[in-house]
Amino acid sequence: MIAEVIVDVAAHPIDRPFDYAIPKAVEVLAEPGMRVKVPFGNRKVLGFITNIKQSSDFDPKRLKPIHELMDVTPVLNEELLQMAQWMKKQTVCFEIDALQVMVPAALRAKYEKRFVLNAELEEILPPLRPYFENRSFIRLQDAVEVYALLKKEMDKGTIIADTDIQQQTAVKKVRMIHVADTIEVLETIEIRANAKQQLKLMEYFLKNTGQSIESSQLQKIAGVSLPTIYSLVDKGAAQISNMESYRDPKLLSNIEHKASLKLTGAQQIAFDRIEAALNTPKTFLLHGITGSGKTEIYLQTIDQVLKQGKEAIMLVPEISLTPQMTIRFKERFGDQVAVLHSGLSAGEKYDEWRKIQRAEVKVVVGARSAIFAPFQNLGLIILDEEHESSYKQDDSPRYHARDMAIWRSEYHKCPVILGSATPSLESYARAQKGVYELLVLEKRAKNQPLPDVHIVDMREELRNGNRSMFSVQLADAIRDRLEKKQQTVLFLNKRGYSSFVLCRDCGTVMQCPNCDISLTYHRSSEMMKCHYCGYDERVPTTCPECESEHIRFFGTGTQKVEEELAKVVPEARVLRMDVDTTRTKGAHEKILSAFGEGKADILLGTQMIAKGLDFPNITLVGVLSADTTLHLPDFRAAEKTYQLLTQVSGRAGRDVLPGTVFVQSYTPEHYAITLAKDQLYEPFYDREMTMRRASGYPPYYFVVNIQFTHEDLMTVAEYADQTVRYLKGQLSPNTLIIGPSASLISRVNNRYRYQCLIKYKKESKLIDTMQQLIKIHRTEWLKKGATLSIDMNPTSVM
DNA sequence: TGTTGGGCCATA
DNA sequence: ATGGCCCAACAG
Repeated sequence: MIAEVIVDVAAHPIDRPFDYAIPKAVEVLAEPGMRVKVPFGNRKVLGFITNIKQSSDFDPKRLKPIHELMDVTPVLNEELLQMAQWMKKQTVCFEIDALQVMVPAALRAKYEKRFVLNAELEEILPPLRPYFENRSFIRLQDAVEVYALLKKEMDKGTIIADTDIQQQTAVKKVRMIHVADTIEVLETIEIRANAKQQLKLMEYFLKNTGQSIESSQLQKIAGVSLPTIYSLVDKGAAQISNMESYRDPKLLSNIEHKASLKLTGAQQIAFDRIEAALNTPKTFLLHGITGSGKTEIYLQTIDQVLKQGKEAIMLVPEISLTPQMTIRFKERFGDQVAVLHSGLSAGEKYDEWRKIQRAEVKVVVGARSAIFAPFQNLGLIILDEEHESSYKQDDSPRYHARDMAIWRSEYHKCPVILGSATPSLESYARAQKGVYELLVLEKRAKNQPLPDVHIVDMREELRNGNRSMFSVQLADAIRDRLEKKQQTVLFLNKRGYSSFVLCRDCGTVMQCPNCDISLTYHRSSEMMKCHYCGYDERVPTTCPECESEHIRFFGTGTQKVEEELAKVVPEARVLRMDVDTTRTKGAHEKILSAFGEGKADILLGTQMIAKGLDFPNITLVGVLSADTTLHLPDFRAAEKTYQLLTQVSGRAGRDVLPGTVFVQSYTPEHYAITLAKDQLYEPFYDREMTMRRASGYPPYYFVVNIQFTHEDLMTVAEYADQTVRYLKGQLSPNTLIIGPSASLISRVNNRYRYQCLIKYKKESKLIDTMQQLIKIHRTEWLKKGATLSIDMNPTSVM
């Protein structure tokens, strides 16, 4: 028997199945979807069996056998294997990348170079001997200091280099103690009178014959130590066994079940439409303003799916996967829910994944990659906040969870719900065309009014001599809420620029030596950092160019705002949430819960606070500068701004108390800002569609972004140029090719970057042409040191 | 003449 | 990707 294996080597010439002989001994076990260790060249690598067949076209004498099966049950089923092939084609990625992204990180291989002793200890050089005492190999990282000596031995053949493939995380095991079944057995056991601990434990055993208990529990309950347990086990009073167990990431066990809420009229209509379509591969776009109760519809449709004995996937943007959200699902579905998010360790994620694979859970709530949950009988897929760009992975494989969801829905004949208050233009356009069915929720579920949004013209403020970052109106409102003991959220729209260092004498801005971008000032570490290559250096006291001492920090970071805020309201208790304060695990939740408990008056943060915040006492939201996303050189700039403003405004007045929002802007007349004020999505959509049509961007055109990099500027420019000429020859005349041009950040890590953009409406040869492009890259440019990356349907083209 | 290093090639 | 192989350059 022959196995087709996709090996774990991400390179163009390797991106195809390799045939391996299946050893007789494992023939009955081997199945597609299993991981294997195989010899590849002169090393061993991990691979996935994608197919099993009777014979191979490859010379049978040169066929190598599979070295080892890594699984007893396949980690990928037939559906996911098929989907990987489709993903490979659609996103132009390596098949191995597509396969790897579908399994939890814990199952991906970790390679470790090591040196194996191939002779008697006495035969090798004396200084090396201590390293090999009591073991047959040492790891490369432990042997750096004797590397030269090792090399000598390797030439003699007494030591050989080897790569070891390890699984990153193992199944967690717990020690179970099984007490003897009858009292009679226990009574025959003799314990010395002074062995107090053993007697104590025996007392417990006598009361719990035939019971099984986890040893750590037993230690606590009986008040004895592990050796005591072992001595009684030795005497035959109990048995020890290892049992597989799951890591418990959070103690969410005593959550009370909550019943469904009564649906409003609009919710009921939407629910009925979806319910009628269960068991059909249909996509719904659920457009509901913030607070209109989309989640309740999700919960109740999932409930219907469970009643049919099927499973459901609920995707949410990583950032909104807050405990609040998790709890809501646990309340409704109890331990039928698995939760997958980035806060979990690799082991914890693996455990959640195993629960899905073993069909121990019926619902998974998770971020992007949860779309690959290995359910066999999927009944529903939901993407909440469907417009979020985090649903698109921004490195290979550059897949969009929405596309994967629709593919799976066709495979399983089940519906997809895309939910959003501000749908992506692509999805809304499809709904308009009838490709998706549009469901609308126009009112808030608890009938609260929308927050009262005021747009503040910051140019006016400047003219009136207010040079601070808080307008008079916003500052007054903050003070007012402070008096009323209500809470404020301040949102700093920071994307696009950050704090940099500028010399006031010569105008020098500190740049990264490897990249074409300015360094960012980090106050917490007093360092200048490059966000692209990780370069850092100490903050200078004088200008590196002209030695002037007049250097200062520019830009608005959250820390800067915090300082300014202290001047406006010195008595306020402020919580800051940004990359600096949320670096540690669980910090995000800690800050949010502290704010929820009223331990602060003001929450100040960046993008990350735009979602998931749902506290009744927030009555004021301030957007410090609405413009920063607006003027980015990206076709989605207006869409992103509209979405962000709507999102942020929705944080205010979610309960009984009405909310007020102040949006500060230097371009307050822009339609993305004025239309977000009253959540006028339709007018915004019409307006923005006109712009997209005029400039030839999605949804009118599909876009492909191709990026080239090389150490040498001339080479990369030439490569880009040749490619564009090639594309023009291949693609249809209606297709537009923009560029080539230098990327916005034209150098990263000492490599120059060029890009070009393909815009097309209909291009049947597109995938073929892209594959052709890769072939050319492989034969002509790869060895020159150039890289090529293709991004189909990019979320941004910067 | 032995040693180091870059281009090239195959990987089943 | 990555190790092996071959040839050429280079110091001894």
